[in-house]
Amino acid sequence: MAVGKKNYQNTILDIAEALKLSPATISRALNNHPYVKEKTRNDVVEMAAKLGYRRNLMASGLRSNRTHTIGLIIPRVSMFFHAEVITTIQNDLHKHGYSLIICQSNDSVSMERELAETLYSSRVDALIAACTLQTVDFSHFDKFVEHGNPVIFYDRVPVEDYKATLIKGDDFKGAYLATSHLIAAGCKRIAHISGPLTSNLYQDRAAGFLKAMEEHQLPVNPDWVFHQELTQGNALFAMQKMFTTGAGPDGLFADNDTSAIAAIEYAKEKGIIVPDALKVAGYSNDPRTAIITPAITSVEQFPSLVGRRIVETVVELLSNDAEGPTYKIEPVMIPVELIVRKSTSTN
Amino acid sequence: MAVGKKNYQNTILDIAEALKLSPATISRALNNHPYVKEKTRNDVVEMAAKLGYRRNLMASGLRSNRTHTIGLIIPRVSMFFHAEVITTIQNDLHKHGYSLIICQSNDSVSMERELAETLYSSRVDALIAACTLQTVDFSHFDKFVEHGNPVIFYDRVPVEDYKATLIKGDDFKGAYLATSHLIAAGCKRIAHISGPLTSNLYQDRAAGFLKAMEEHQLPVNPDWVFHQELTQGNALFAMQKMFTTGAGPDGLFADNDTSAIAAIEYAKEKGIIVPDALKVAGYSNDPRTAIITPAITSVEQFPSLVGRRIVETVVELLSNDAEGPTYKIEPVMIPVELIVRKSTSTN
DNA sequence: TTGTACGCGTTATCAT
DNA sequence: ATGATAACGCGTACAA
Repeated sequence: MAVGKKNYQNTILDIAEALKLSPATISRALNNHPYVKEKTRNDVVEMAAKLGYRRNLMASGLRSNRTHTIGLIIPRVSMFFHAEVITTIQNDLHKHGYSLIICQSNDSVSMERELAETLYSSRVDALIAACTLQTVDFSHFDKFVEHGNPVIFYDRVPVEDYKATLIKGDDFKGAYLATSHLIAAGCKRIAHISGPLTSNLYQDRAAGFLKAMEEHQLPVNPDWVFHQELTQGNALFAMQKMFTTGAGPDGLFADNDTSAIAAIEYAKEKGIIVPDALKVAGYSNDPRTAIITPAITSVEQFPSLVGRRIVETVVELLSNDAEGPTYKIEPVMIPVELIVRKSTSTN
Repeated sequence: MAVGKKNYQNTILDIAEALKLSPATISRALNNHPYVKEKTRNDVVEMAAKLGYRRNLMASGLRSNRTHTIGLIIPRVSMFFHAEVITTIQNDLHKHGYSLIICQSNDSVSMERELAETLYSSRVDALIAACTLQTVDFSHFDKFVEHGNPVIFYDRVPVEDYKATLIKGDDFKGAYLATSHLIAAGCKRIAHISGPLTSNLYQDRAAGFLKAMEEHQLPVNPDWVFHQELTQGNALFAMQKMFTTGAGPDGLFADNDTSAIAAIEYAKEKGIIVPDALKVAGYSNDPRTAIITPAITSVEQFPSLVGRRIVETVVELLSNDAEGPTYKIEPVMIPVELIVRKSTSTN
């Protein structure tokens, strides 16, 4: 008796009963299994629609060990770069029949650990992660690797060896391009507002900066190199430090656009003319850089390309039924491009 | 024999075996069931940690009909307002032990339908949705309602009655405040760049705009009221239309900041001085409005408050084990506030 | 306080 | 091409 049956939902058994078929046949018909008569399949699909049947992913996943769900851990969705990456990832995954669980770590290592646990409990088929700037221990991802689930790191990736796929931007080149551009524009005393060296991103950008400086035999003033969290407040603080004693820099390369914007605003307030007295370049090509006056030169990271590569990789690794490797040995490199704007103009 | 057992994972049976207990006891210990000896519970927790046990959410969900997962459908994560709302929702839900599946509809109705299907297949405990601007038929959410799963709409909500909770900003008031402010600043010929009237948002904002105009007995020029998708391109087109024939408006209220920014840029290019010759107000208080020159007056929507209320509501509705209603009859209203900046200054 | 036994909805295996 | 049956891992009513 179905009387009083709360939360009633139709299952393949209901379809089977209505069609006088066995549940196995229903399952096969719904999963495009080859050995199903054309008419039977049509009947099943029709009846499923009629009964409003929706596959229960928990039951299916429990049995088949595949959830068709991918986990994603990122610092914040509100950062422009990440927002763009996510959008592409989700759209592309959707085309391949995968869902995406997006989780924010808020740049907290402990949160990142918890989220990894939760996603493992959800038995996602694969995990995509842009780690915290402070993440140096990656053991919370071990379970996925051990269990044969692909792990893809992008943007902020492990520096040491790890059995996972790495997808990264060419941070060295980005920093090198930006710095070289400042030099070509006539800057001689260039400052660098950079992030913490725990992250590969800022290690590489620092190296790119230094390479460009060296190549042109320009001295690097240690008081003008900052390794700090890239917030507006910290950037203002750095500017203050550089411009309150003696002659400040005539060029600034900032490792993110938030810092570059803060620098521009500091300069405006103090009457330092950009680009005449100070040229500024940022990183990420955040939409804000095009809107502020003067518009800021910045490094484009092609987030949607990053997203596309990630999905390509995930799909490829997951289709390796033949027990192929669960990761790619060579990191995937995404190109960068310098977008030149008014903040570094020579007029 | 465990030999050759690929994808081996520890289950409560492994813990039971290791401890010479029954699986039932393990389950109880792990779920904080009252009738478990303190020592037993400790032993279980310890062994679980030792074996690296992680609950299989599919199995537990299948059995208990609760996934501790909430679904979220939004147009785009990259819109500032939504990004902020999401962040709060996820953080707050996490505190209550819920995970969040975030899906983007890309403002496409058919995608929204598909995502609703997928989330239903995942048997999320509740669904949060900010609908597409074109969504007028909400039947794809019916299954959740019928099944007793709370549905919470925010921002873009159904206009007609629907057995779901509504959480909305005070759009009427926001538009009224912005328009009144323009009038108080001396504007007599005010234009309105608005969104499609299929959405409650723009209906309410249009009404707020008209109310303010009426109250001050200002005429509304129908050629200066635009109902269109709120893109940069459309805004530029509207500006062009208004300023190429005769005297243009001296005030503009735009229903989003992207349009307001585009208007400012058009004005800059054409030598129309803002705020002297044209005053502009936007909507959402996007960070870009504070950065552009001149900074733009805009309506703050308190996205984190929206997020907080959403989670409060979800948690409350889900804890209604006692067969309470699955929705709130009264919509929850989130206040708005006008942030005044240079673009409407009277200096 | 703990154990036994069953079922959640689906899919894989074997049989027909 | 289809059916019967077992199993995935867990939670719970009932028994002990």
